[in-house]
Amino acid sequence: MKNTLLTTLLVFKNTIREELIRSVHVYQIKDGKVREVEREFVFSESGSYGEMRSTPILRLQKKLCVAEVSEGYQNGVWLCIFSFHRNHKPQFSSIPNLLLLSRNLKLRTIPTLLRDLRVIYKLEKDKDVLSDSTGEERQGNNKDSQPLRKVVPVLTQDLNFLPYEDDMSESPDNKLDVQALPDADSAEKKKRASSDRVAKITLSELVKYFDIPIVEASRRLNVGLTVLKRKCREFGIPRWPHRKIKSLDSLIHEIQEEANNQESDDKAAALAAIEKRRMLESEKENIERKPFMDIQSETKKLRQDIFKRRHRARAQVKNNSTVSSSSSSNKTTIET
DNA sequence: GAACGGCTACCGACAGGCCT
DNA sequence: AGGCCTGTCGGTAGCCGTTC
Repeated sequence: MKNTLLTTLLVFKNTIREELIRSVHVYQIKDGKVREVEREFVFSESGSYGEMRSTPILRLQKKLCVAEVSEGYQNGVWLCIFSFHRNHKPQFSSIPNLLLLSRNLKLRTIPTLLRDLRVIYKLEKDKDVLSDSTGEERQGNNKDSQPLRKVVPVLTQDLNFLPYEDDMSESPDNKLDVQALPDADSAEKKKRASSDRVAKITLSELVKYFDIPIVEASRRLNVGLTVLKRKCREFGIPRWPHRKIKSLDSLIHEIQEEANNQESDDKAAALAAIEKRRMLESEKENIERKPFMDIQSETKKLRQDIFKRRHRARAQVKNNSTVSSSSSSNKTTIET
């Protein structure tokens, strides 16, 4: 690592909102030290990788002779892209501290980073690299056996804009993350959420609470409403979809009842209702995946129809009850 | 089908206080 | 000390129900 120049460019692209490219950091690793040489937030109309080539950051990349670009796996809404210096392709022994989990805790929020790095670094012993901090220090650029604290500049790198994934289920780190969460039950007084906790909130975690109001969700997630809203914006969620989900749920329920009622009388109608329910369920799943999506106009029409039917049915019942009560009162007057 | 109103829940801004 | 989080509040969006 000594006297070598390695340029690492991390690009995170929000793939849900295709038009948005989130943030770009350029780190230079020189003589065993990592420093941020450029930081820029790039927003692109199309969001395509080709578009990005024209940005100042990518011009810088060109200037630094970066020839190799590796696209990592997609991390939920984010696409991770790495690029490296043409003449100094990273070796197993020269992983920048910035990309070591133990040196940069925020990397924990990228579950597929391990796989990405394996591809990029062609790693054999990935465990040693990403899970064991002391091991990586030994294997890394720390040949002088310096104490860990001497590499502090790496830890202070600002990666506030690293991506947050939506599928932690595959991540071996996931269990650790869950265990690391603050104990909600033990917190009697509302305590400030740690930045580590906030960074670890994932889209998949949020999805679980889409069917409850945002206030309740923030309580369960053990973070403030403001934090939760900020996370929503990061994930491209303009509004908490609780009401959309609730509305679709009630429609699904309504359609299901309709199907049940018609099962014996009208098989065709029952089948049509089942098909409708299936479509609504798939729309609900779509909204859970892409919470910024609006309810389809077709569904809105259906909702309006159901409101009307419900209203007519209530009016009918009301009418019947007034008729029966008036007829019974008439009867009593006649009898008297 | 279109439009309107009531109501609930959400948003954004801001102030104050806690935490690092 | 500065940054970050919570709580509050007024405005508003959107769901639901109703009417024409």
